[in-house]
Amino acid sequence: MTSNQSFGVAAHRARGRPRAAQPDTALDEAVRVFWSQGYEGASVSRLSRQMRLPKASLYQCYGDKEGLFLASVSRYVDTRLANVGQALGPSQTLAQDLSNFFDAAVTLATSDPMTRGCLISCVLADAAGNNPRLRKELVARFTALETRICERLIVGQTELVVTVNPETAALMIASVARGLMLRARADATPNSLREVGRLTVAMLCRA
Amino acid sequence: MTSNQSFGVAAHRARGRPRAAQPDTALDEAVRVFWSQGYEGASVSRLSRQMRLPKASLYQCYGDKEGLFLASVSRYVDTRLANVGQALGPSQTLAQDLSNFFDAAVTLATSDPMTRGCLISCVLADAAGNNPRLRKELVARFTALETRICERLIVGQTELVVTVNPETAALMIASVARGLMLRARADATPNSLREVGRLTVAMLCRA
DNA sequence: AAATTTATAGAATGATCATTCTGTAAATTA
DNA sequence: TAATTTACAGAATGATCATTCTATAAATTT
Repeated sequence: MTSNQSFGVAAHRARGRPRAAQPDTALDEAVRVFWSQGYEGASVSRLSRQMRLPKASLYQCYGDKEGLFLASVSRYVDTRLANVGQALGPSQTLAQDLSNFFDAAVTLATSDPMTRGCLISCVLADAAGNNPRLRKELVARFTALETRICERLIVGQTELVVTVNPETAALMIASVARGLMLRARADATPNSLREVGRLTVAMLCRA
Repeated sequence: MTSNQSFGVAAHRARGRPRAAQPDTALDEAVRVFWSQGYEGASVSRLSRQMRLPKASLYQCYGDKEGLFLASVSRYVDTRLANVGQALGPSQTLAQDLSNFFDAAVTLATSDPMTRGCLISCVLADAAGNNPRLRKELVARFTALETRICERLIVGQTELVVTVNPETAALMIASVARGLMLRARADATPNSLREVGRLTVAMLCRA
């Protein structure tokens, strides 16, 4: 029961003492803690403190640490990864949309030194090693991105060089993006990563 | 003092009671534990048990958990990643060497369901988030691979399409490889990953 | 105002964590 | 054989872990 109904959008005041913490702000803080400390490395005490949400309320809202982590991943996808996916359009040429996609990914992974890389590619991927539920989540998040890219490629298929299988190309584009996120965790400069994005686009799209 | 002198290659018998554990076997087991459980997720008790090396001896040999992890990363690089790098040659055409490189990476990341992905890209990358020493190690390992690829590209520069910057291409190739390792952690089929390697090679090398 | 509901702060719990200590066993050296 | 050196098995340590409990505070409902 990971219900957080008292964290939902209440039309009118809920019964009982209202929670002091702001639900969105609290989850954003949880995202930051997991992102920098890792899943196992983030303690519930620290999460509770940084979210300004008492432990009892935290367990009331999210069930357990794993539930809070999954909620954080969702929040991360909605708030941080959303515009990366949106960059794919289709809004301009395929080459321009793909360039914007890589640039958005690099910006996300390098803009804050406390949260380098990607919560999914760097943190969830590690935790997925021995936890079936988290592995299932990782598979779903990875697959969703690949599907999204594949659809964009099919729309702009005439702009692709020769005959490339859209599914393979989508997995390749996603792999580059994830490799860049990983590299960002190891202090790569944004510019060096952006150049990789440009090269990838140049090779995939007709001149 | 992370000295493991009594684990070194002793010309003749060392003084004192000999260690029961086989040093190489023991480290290989540590690699497996970290690979599947993650750095924070792997407990010293479990490591000690699976390595068949008593805790006291473990601390005598490696100093602390972090020292054991760094030794495991070195062992992993020497025994598992070595042939991935060696596949780069130069031994055949650039296209063939790069294909072999990607195939070796995919095989490494998918051959054992208990140790999917890559110890460096999936585990060290997570732990590098808040640990300066581990981040420094990650930077060094990442840079080493990129340098290795770059050198191979310069040797075979005439086989590359048009004029691509070798450093950027090397970072791109490394990013694809890491992205494939990541994807392997999420149950991707070896074949789908191998196709991405082939596509990448096809785009980078003249036909 | 009284009853009800929910959140709060923070102590308590029991498990597990990384690390160290203790006493004994097995080897070499003299 | 006696002394020395190192490893062993496993208990002990103190910290921290995720989780739950207790008592109180703050809100709504009747």
